[in-house]
Amino acid sequence: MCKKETFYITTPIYYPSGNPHIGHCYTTVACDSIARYKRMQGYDVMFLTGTDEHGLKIEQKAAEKGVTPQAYVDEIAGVFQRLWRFMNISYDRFIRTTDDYHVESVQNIFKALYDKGYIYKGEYSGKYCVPCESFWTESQLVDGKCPECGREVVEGKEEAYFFKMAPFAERIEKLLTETDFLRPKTRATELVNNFIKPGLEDLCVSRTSFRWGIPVSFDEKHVVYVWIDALSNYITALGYQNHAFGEFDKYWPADVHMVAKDIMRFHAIIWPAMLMALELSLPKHLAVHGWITFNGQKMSKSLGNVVDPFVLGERYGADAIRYHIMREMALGADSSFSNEIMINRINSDLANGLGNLVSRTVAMVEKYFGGTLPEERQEGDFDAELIAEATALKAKVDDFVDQTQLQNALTEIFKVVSRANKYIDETAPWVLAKDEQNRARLATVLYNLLDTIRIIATLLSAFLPTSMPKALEQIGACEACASYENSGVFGKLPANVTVHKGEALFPRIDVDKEIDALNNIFRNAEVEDERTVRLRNELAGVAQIGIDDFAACDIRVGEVRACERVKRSKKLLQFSIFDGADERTIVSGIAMYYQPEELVGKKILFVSNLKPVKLCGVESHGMILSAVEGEGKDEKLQVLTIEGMPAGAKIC
RNA sequence: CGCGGGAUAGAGCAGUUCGGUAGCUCGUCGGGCUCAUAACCCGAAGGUCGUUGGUUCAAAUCCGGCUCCCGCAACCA
Repeated sequence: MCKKETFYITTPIYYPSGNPHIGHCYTTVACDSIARYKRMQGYDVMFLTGTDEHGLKIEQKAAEKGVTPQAYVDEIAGVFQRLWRFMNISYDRFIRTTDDYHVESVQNIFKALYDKGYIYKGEYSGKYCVPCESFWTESQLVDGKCPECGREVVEGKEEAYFFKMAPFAERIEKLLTETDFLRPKTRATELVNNFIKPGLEDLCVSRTSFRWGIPVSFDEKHVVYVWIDALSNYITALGYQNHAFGEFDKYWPADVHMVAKDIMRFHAIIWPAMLMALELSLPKHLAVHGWITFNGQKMSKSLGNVVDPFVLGERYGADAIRYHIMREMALGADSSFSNEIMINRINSDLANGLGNLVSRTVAMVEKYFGGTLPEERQEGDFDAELIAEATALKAKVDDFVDQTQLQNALTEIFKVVSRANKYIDETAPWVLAKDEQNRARLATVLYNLLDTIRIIATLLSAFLPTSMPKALEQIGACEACASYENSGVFGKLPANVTVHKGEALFPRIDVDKEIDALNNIFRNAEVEDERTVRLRNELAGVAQIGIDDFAACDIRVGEVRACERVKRSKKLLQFSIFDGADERTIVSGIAMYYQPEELVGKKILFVSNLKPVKLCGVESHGMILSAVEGEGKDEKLQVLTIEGMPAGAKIC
């Protein structure tokens, strides 16, 4: 017996700095569907997912909660695993970067790269900020000061290990531009122009500023930084450089790494470089998808509550959620999520389209033939077209799955669902049923429908693994006739098939009622709570200062005399501020919130004694005070203004 | 002039490689049907294809200018 062909597919390992949300589901659900499809096709599949558990942020999160980092990640990794079970994810292995075998491998890989000369001990060329415990490269430094806190930094005496990227630049560029490694390929130019053409900088691959990581085996004060630790999971999980598994030769290279666009760069550049350095073959494809946005906003932790996959799945079923995210998400592009879009999608495709097709077909077989079809047949109009479309479906779906275009695969399947519904109208079985003479014709029509459903449900079972077996059972398909091979052939159900009416596969959802219900469930309560908790932590974490420290900061009223945009900058506005004596230039990153002319004539508050800093070529003498809430897209900002006091007045 | 992507019906998108009747899904309106989960089927309305020039017998498609949006990079004192 010859060996089965293998297929290795991975999700990223997720960073458990918070609970998973619907955004995490997409990659995993998509990979799961591909994995199931490939298994169905007879491949020996390895489907890997997991969690990336090291790093400073985890250390801090754990400290906030007053638990050890290990206890913290244990808990969250558990939540991820529970979610995947809930979503019916058929992963073959779940790797945690805290697993012993992974630690062993990473240490070996690090050592191997060091021995080969690709990793060398160096020093930060930038400087160290003691209070922030952070190193900064020259390009990050702002006028010689820490970009985080603005304080003085000291010369970097700390050593660190670096990975040489330059030797691989040319090969990586070719990989991106001349092969179909990257999907969609449109992103290749962006990567090449931004990172490869300017010259790849060596990568800092160790840290001494935190302890929660894998120690460098030959230099224990260093821990391995995220790149080598996390990316290598794709090979350590197969047993590369460890004794836990012996499947590296069997499954590597990976067929598909699927990632979201925010980590594309690491997978498209750093990971291939590491593999080249280790002299291993490269993964065949990197499939990059966009983000799920909620009402236009990027999914964030606070929004995570609004679309908690557990809650949605409980209400509508895991398959409905799976279907929705795969159907909406095109490779490469963002897709917006809202409760309304989701419910409409579920209703129109799953409930009205597929679910109802099964329901009405099975109901007619019961009603007209007592559940078992007679064997007489009589062909008629419309049969050929339906059969042709159903028979052609498998090849189309095969193709789109291979291209990792699941959205299109589903579109094709649902075209056949529509065709079948139309066929019912064309043949009007209820008219045939009125005359006993049409018995054979009626049986044929219903058989054609059942067998079309058989093909649909078989192909769809990789995507909707919970509900499709139920559909197959309802139409009386035995396991053998619902095989993948048979999905390309018409007429595989027994001629005298017996159906079994069951529950509605996808109950129709009352849109208005459900949207109200969802809004009630998530209304602010939880989001508010999270914000309060966060604020309490933040406030508690701020170090106390003395009155002298405060006095060191000179805040004054200033009058905005002029304001313009800073060229070549998106966020910067350049102000001319009258401080009571003279006019001074202050640059402020608030162009996203204010038009230049909006603030002219207003009296604002500013810190007068900050050391001058150059921003985008403009020297700034001070800082304008604003109130800020939220981060990223959710950020709100308002400049503090005051009336009735002259410029130069001191704030105390 | 940092790099890249985009602008097509009320919404979301395809079509642009290789010019030739502008298409799909949802929504709206009208009709049909009654097997079915008030589901299904048919039809209609709705677009000067961001703007402006050019090439051409012919431009959503090719070329140039402009406006706006979105990523990446830089930047938020």
